[in-house]
Amino acid sequence: MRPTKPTKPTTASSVLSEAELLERHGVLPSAQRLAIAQYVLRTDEHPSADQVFAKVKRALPMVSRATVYNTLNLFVDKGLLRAHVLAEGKVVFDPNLAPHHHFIDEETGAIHDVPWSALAVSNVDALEGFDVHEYQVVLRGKLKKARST
Amino acid sequence: MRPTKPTKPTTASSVLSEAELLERHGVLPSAQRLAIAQYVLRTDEHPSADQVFAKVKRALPMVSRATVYNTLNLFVDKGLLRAHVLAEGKVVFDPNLAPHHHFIDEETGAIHDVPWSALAVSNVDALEGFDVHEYQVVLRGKLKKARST
DNA sequence: TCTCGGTTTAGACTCAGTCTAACCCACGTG
DNA sequence: CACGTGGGTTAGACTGAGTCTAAACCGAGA
Repeated sequence: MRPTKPTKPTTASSVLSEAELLERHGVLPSAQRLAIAQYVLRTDEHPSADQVFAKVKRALPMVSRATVYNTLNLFVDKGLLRAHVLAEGKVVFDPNLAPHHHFIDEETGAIHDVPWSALAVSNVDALEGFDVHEYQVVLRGKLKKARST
Repeated sequence: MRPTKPTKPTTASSVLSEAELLERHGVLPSAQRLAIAQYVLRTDEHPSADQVFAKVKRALPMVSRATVYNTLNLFVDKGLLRAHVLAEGKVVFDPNLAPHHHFIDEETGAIHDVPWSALAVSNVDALEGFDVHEYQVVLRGKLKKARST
């Protein structure tokens, strides 16, 4: 609507270019920010900041650690990412903004998303003395080695 | 049972002295370990290791950080404590060994226990592909300023 | 060209936590 | 009683995640 600036007629929000995504969230794009966005907004690996740093460095070798940290925090501020503290001593980033639960593989430490609808928590609203703003179930265990990858 | 060694007929496990508690869990008592136990096994503050260190230092000023860390990890190994990673970059220790949930005050960062029975999570056993060993609900929000403390 | 604001950079710094090597001390032995 | 042995403790060095800072960079406008 209002094609003052001819923004590409994007079909759906999920096929926006990273540049558009950033702009829509009030983040000025830059080469570094785009490189970071291209990885971290599309992954389901729940990477830590240093993992993002390592990954982005391959595409953009001169990028600095500070920039990666700044950018990730900026993305969290602007609502492009969520940060979770789940595992030992590390903040991990998650582009999945919809509420969901997390399963942590006790053997590998890998984090998997569990769809919100897969579990139901009853009684949250009735909790005495707590005004709950958000919640999630954190599960730990082993991956079942069933069929399929 | 089998009172080969006449262990004191303790009324309930919750009134054991720290020294007895440690011994029962296979931990040789020492002045430092007792001082740490006296605080950390009785608190509901969910302290971090450095908070324990600060607290214990008042009672036993020559204690070293390494000892506190060693001892806390030893207690976790021996099942006297549980460690949780809930808040930003800190491991907190919790003498409450029974399963329970946690509520994190978003304003102060304080952690409160939520009794296991206060919430119910359905469908955990039916989760596809995950062999869940333990889980908890992590809630975030504000404390309701209602009556009572 | 000059300036200005925002971005990036390297490196110093902080903080939590671990590691190491020396030390202490109670105990058992000759 | 000297000696060795083995926990436990200690200070301090070290590591790894993350923040801070000051300088450099860069693109847009005057």
